[in-house]
Amino acid sequence: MAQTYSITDLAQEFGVTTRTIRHYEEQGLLTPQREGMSRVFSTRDRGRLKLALRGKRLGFSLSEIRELFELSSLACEDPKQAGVFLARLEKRRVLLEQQREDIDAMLGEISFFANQCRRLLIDTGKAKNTANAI
Amino acid sequence: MAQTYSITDLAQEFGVTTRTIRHYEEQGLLTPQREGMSRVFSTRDRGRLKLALRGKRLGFSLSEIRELFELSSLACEDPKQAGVFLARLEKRRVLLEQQREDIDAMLGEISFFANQCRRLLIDTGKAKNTANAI
DNA sequence: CTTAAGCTTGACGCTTACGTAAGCGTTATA
DNA sequence: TATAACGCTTACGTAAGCGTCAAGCTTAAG
Repeated sequence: MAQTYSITDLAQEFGVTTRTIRHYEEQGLLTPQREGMSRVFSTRDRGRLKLALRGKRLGFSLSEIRELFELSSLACEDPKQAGVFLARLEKRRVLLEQQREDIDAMLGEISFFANQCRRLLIDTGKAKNTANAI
Repeated sequence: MAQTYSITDLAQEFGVTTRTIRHYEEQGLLTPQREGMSRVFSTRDRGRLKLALRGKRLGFSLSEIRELFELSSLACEDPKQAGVFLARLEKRRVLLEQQREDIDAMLGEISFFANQCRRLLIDTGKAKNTANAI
């Protein structure tokens, strides 16, 4: 019935090594079932892995990801804990907004330097070099 | 005439330790002048540091940042190298766009979970708990 | 004169996030 | 039956990015 995945299934789907997935389990980010010795991952594990990898690309530490997962579980079991989770989410939201500003600034700088480069390529030999390196 | 900065000036302005700035010099990201033994940073050094720190917040490695600085200098000296720099910039631009998508996705997930939390906080005791943990 | 503030160069230490064997069990295909 | 193919654990290795002394120079203030 419920879809399950082997460790290599997930590794291939998300382009990581099995070592990475085992490491995430060691760090408490994933809690796959066992079938004999082998790990059996549920769609929930898959969702967590997806989130974890996205978080990692955005610079979250594994321990912060674990903490968020734990807070989420706590919040669902005990509504009193929901406020704690909410606060942590809000903190991260602010950081993510700042990160987006960083990205926009960086994209602006990249297009600035790219334009300088294109001018250099076009003006080669024609006029004086007005470009300035970083 | 030209504005200069001490190592602590820059450390305080950007909220990093002097150790970090020295480390960046060791890694070839900064090349301050010397006045006796002390480092003297120009506005150009300051600009590089600012860029480097932004890059770091976005997950650039120090060696990639150094490479970009070097390519920029090469491009300005020799227009033939501008194409190389341009290509590297384009690669990073693509990654940054992807990163922005990650941020948007993550912000979406955060507001989803935040809404679940708020519902939990409001519905406490009233109805059944329909929230699902990650 | 000496004490403190700020600078320097080593150089070892630490954390994170895995990589990389080593050595072994299970299943399936040739 | 052997030889992959896939999985497991244990455990040392490693690269990046600084932290953290240690030990010493210099210059201004008390």
